[in-house]
Amino acid sequence: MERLTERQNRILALVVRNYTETAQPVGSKLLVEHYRLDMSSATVRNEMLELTEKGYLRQPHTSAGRVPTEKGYRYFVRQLMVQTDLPSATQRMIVHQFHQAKDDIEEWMRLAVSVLAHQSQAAALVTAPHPHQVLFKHLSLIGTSGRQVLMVIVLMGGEVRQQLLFLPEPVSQDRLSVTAERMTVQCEGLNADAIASIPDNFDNLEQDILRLTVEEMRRSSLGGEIYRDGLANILAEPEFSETDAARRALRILEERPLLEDLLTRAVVSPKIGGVQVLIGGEGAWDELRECSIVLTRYGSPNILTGILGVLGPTRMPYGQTISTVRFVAGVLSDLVSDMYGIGA
Amino acid sequence: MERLTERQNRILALVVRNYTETAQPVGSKLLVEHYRLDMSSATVRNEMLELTEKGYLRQPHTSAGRVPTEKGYRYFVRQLMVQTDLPSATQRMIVHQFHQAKDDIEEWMRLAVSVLAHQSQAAALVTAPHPHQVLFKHLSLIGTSGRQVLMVIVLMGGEVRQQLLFLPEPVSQDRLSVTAERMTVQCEGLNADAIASIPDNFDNLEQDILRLTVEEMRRSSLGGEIYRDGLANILAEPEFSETDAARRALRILEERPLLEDLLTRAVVSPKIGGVQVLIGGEGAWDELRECSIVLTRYGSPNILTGILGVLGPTRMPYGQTISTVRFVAGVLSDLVSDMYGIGA
DNA sequence: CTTTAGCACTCGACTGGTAAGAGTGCTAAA
DNA sequence: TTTAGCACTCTTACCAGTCGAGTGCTAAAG
Repeated sequence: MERLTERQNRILALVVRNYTETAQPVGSKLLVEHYRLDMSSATVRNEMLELTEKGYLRQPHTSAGRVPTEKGYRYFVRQLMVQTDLPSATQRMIVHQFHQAKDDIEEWMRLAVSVLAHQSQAAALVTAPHPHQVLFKHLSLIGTSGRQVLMVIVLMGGEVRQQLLFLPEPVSQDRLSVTAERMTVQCEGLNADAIASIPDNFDNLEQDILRLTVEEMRRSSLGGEIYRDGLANILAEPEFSETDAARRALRILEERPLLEDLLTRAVVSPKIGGVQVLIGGEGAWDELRECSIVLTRYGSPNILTGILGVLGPTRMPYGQTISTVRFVAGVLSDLVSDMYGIGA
Repeated sequence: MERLTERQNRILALVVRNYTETAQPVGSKLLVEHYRLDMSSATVRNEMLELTEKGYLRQPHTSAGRVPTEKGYRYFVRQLMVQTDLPSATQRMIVHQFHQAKDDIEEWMRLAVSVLAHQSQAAALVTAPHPHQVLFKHLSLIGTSGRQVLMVIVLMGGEVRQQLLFLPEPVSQDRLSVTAERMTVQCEGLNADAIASIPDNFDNLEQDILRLTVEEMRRSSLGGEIYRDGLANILAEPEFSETDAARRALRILEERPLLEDLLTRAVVSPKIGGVQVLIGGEGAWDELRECSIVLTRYGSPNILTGILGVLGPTRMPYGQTISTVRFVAGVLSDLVSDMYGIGA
């Protein structure tokens, strides 16, 4: 990526800033007057022309002002953006809210996604923290009066999964408890593959349980719940007044496979302090035209992590959004690490 | 509600039908030609005039055709609508899908909400089945290497809740298991109040556990997860091309308290074969202007029930939607009853 | 008394033409 | 290299005029 002159940087930054605020194409005269630039509008025009030729700006039509292109936004985020911390009052407010909801992961998730959505005025998403390796921790078998048994599988990291099992014949709760205990001892700390390859010196009941356990563990590794909020926010943005742009954005957030694909592909190589910024789908994601995503991981690296992020229009206050995402990720990381501190 | 002549009924029904199909105001001439009515457009006009005066129809403006009012829709749903069953091919397809996802409640919910959304081309919601009374069934205590303990509480009906507990000092897994066993025996089949009033001849650990258990049971009675799907569908409807109408609708579906309030207040007195139809918020719900909701309960009455429904524009094919809602509710009821059949 | 044909009227949707205004690119002078 | 000036382009708003769909009313026909 070629270098721009200092003045071009300045002008590009101002165009981005003004456009994110007003959603209107910004012209040379307005720029000079509004920001009291020490040059004339003609000079700005010349620079804008070059920025346009180089692909950082574009004109919606011949006699309109300039609007940043995706390339322009990317350059802005990488080179020009000033990173600001969240106001400390806001920080305290957020931290306070999290401490209200003590030790309840679900509540944290809901809170995180709500805070993100509210602070960024965009759509937010958070995935539940997921262990790097899915390891077995504990099994309970709870019988009902019929021949059905509820299996409750606890994984390392605290995730709880359940599955129903139908027995060919009634079995007493005592025997169920003993079986569960034996399985727990036998499998503790193992991953799905290890459990699957346990030699089968077990009876039918135990075989079934093993099989279902492995199944559930495999299912767990596909990922847990995805929390969303602020979907209504993005409808407020003028770029989504055309409904099909809005529908495309909503579909991404709604359709799980799409979203999972996005998350796994996006969060591979952290760039800016661990925060990924995906602008306009980077060519590859047609669904994300006119959208940007700001994503990051949170949790304890290689142990228990989740993803959290914000989806909004390409015209987005990247500085603020990135700060918010980073801050919330920090808070969540602390909570998660504290909770599953040394053990789990 | 006054009675209408047979001919007025016929005309009203045709107006509703045509309007739900085209989303355009329907005029007298079009009606006569399109449906080969055995009367002239003037006659239709006279009838329409009366229907307008009585409040069943209205004109967007002086020289436009007629559009049903909310009153018109209500009358239509109550008196004129022909109830059709879902095509049997569709029925089989749906049932088949459900049988693919054997014994996994979460999967059922996801499937139900997806089928509803897809069939009705509107937004769908389903709440997880919830027991009429929240009764304790089983407790597991799973210690980690630290001083923290994961409580896994199983309720009658199979709902599983978890909560973290921090101990003042380490406790062996053996002692935890014994405690859990004692608690289980002690509390099985009791509700939150009964457990809260158990005389406290317990040690500190046990006291804490009891307290948290009661807390979780109370929290559970507030209701579980709400599954949503098809939010993007409603953006496709022309009445939601104005974004703030769409935003209002989205907010209802997004904001949990709003939605819960709606569900609890709406599903009180089943009318049409158990299916409730809320048209345009019935005056009381401003957020639902231009929206209608079709709701019903599913499950085993007084034992384990949930709510499922569809939210779409007031201009909605009520017949089809109601059939779909009813059918999916039936399928879910069967599954839930089967699963928790006699026992649980 | 009911139905229908005829008609004047209303109002939104579309069309074309004009004027205003914003913003540009270019040129020539500072 | 910067800037003032200017012609040019294109959007937006506004207005008038036309068209057509649909109405309500009236008077005649059944």
